[in-house]
Amino acid sequence: MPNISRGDVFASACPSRQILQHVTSRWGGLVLIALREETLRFAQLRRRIDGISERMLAQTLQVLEGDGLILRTDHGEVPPRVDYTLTPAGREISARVFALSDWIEENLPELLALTPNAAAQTVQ
Amino acid sequence: MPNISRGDVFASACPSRQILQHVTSRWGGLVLIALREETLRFAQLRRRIDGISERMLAQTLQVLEGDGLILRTDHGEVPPRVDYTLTPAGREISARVFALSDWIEENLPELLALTPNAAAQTVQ
DNA sequence: TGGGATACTTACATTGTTGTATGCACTTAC
DNA sequence: GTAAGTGCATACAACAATGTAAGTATCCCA
Repeated sequence: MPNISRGDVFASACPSRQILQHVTSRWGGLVLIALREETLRFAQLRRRIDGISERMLAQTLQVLEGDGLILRTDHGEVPPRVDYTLTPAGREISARVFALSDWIEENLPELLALTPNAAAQTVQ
Repeated sequence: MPNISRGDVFASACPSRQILQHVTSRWGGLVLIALREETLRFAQLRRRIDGISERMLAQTLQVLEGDGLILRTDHGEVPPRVDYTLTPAGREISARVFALSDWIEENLPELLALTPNAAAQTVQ
């Protein structure tokens, strides 16, 4: 079996492509950003990330946990208390996803000015 | 009408969320990374990005062009010659998407070691 | 004279993603 | 006692994303 020294996202079969996909999925990135500074519980994440459904949050968390990027801690209490933190690898990735989203947030006015079409301009 | 000073990706209606989505879409990120260092023609991009279909490449390019991140130049020749470059804003974003993918590529062995499930390990 | 390359577009079918609604077992607050 | 909160799982339906295949006009090469 081949030893891999580094990935190549341009190769469709490379696992790095899948990981990249997970962390840039519709909700994956937002979850990582939300956990960047603090450990959060399920319901807190749900409230923080506007528009996410419980189903999608649960699914996204499982994928990221499966990739070893977040850590799930079940306190075994009733009513349930479970919280989520980033692992070291998760923190690295989160920082980079945040750098991207932060740049977009900061430069949004300029970005909106660039777009001739109204598509991305839809405030509201 | 409200003046926006910066975006907020956590708000579902914020345009920054849509832009983030575009640049982290299945093919959007790869296109931006591919154009990071050089201007490329349609067919070159197609060959570079393993697995993308013509349909998806065309669509992705249009979205990113609509966001003002890439510039399309049609030389008006026959047979057709068209090439794509990043705009200044596109370069900024591309650099950040690349930082993310590059970290993943470089740390792929460690990342694979983290995953207990075989899902992300599927080489081949 | 036939085949491949170029940069797409369009129609159609399939697959994948996402939302909605419901249920669970139990607690605390009103 | 009633409602709301907790962290999910599950079934189902709707919708969005994607792939496949074909077509376009022209050129170059063998």
